[in-house]
Amino acid sequence: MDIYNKDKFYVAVDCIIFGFDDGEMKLLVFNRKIDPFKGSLSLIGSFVRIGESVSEASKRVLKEFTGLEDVYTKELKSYSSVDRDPGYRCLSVAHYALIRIDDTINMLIEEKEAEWYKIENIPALILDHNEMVMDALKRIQQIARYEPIGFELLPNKFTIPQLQKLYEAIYRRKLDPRNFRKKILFLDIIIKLNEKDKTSSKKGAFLYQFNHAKYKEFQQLRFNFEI
Amino acid sequence: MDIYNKDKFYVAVDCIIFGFDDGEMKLLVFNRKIDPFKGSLSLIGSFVRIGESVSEASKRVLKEFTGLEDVYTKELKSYSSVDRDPGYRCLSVAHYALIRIDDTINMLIEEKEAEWYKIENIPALILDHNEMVMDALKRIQQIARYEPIGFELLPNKFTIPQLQKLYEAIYRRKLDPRNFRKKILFLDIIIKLNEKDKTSSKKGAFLYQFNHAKYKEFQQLRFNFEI
DNA sequence: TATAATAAATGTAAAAAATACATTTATTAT
DNA sequence: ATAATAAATGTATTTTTTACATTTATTATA
Repeated sequence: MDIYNKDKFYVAVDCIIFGFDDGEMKLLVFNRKIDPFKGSLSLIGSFVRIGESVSEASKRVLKEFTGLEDVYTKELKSYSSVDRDPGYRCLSVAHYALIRIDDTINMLIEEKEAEWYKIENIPALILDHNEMVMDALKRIQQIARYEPIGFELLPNKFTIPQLQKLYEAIYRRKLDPRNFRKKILFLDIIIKLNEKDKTSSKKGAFLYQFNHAKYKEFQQLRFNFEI
Repeated sequence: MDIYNKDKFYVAVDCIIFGFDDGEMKLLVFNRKIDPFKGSLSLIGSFVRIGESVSEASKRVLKEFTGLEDVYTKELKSYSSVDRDPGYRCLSVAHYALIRIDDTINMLIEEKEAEWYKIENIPALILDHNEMVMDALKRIQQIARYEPIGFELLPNKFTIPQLQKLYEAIYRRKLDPRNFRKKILFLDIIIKLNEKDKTSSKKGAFLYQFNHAKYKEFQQLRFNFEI
């Protein structure tokens, strides 16, 4: 067998963690406490261990940095340029994750010296991590057309205006509130509650919950979730 | 640093090569001439060398098995279950490729002991290769809505009925010939030639070519290519 | 040379979905 | 009682999708 067939790689995972807060999409960035690149900003990652799969490694990393176990996570793609990491011959499998930002999580990530950055305003990150973020943003725009990923980023109870702002942030364009509401309600994918959120208006906006059962039905058909 | 951070992997690429011939989507399957799994059927793959990226490795493999240099190839996903390969701790990055089947290629793949199988009728392959194929088929159905991948699979000159048959094979459903033609011509993505193909009818069908320039325009906008 | 056979090519009406657009409503604070 | 604020609502128009049947160009053969 060819000698080239015997080369071995370090394998890493990097997690591109998105959240939505204050009407803005945000990225979780880590301030590295250890070498290499101590003091630089990076995505959250880890080497993959021999005894785990890539997806297990990504779950482990997410648990460690956010405390969350059931996070929406998808593989983005692998990054393997020969000179991508000056220290190791290392392939990284990037994953993007969508989480609900809340105080519990924010306390945890503060301990870890991680921080949220608006996606409009992402700082320089180590290695090819900025490229990963850009690729992940593109991917999310794509899949938002087919999967109701918006719901992964909002709290369990949310208002229609909140949901609209989120989609405006993902698509980076304004949406008409009448048409947005009409489409979402027509999809029948959210359930109206008998409660209002009054944090952003005097009138208050009705709270809704995501209808998981209905979404499962959609997945069978090839439904166009595009907003 | 954690000792677990020092584990190393073999990294492989596997290529899920699709073609279209005789009105059917086909998969290129390789009859392994060497151990491990000598005599079994598998996808076409290779270990990734230290001096190349994953995508370079996939191009190398495709060149070797098909003689083609400019093949439409996309990364599908990584496969890394701990026990996926009994011989090695090996991560494989699967790629799917779309090629135009012709006599030149068929001669080459015959030499390599590879063979086309109808996708309705794929044999048992080694390791997790059947899973890769199923995942790739799903992915192709998805992206066919947005990218004119159909053109990668047809010869340079093709007829509208041929193109329709291809989309019927990808989507696995019948399409209305009037509506299909209307949509395709409206997209203005194919150029009519002054030649006919008379292999499948007495009247003959006009040949067309893909309009690459027009497609580039589409990519800028977020165009729905869905048929 | 007329006719039969074959798949290619064509058009239109109806239904569904997307878009554009302005006013009223519920509530709180003054 | 009033002003201020964001939430909620409806309709007409345009665009897109769908459903559906006949004519046309060509070859083979009677």
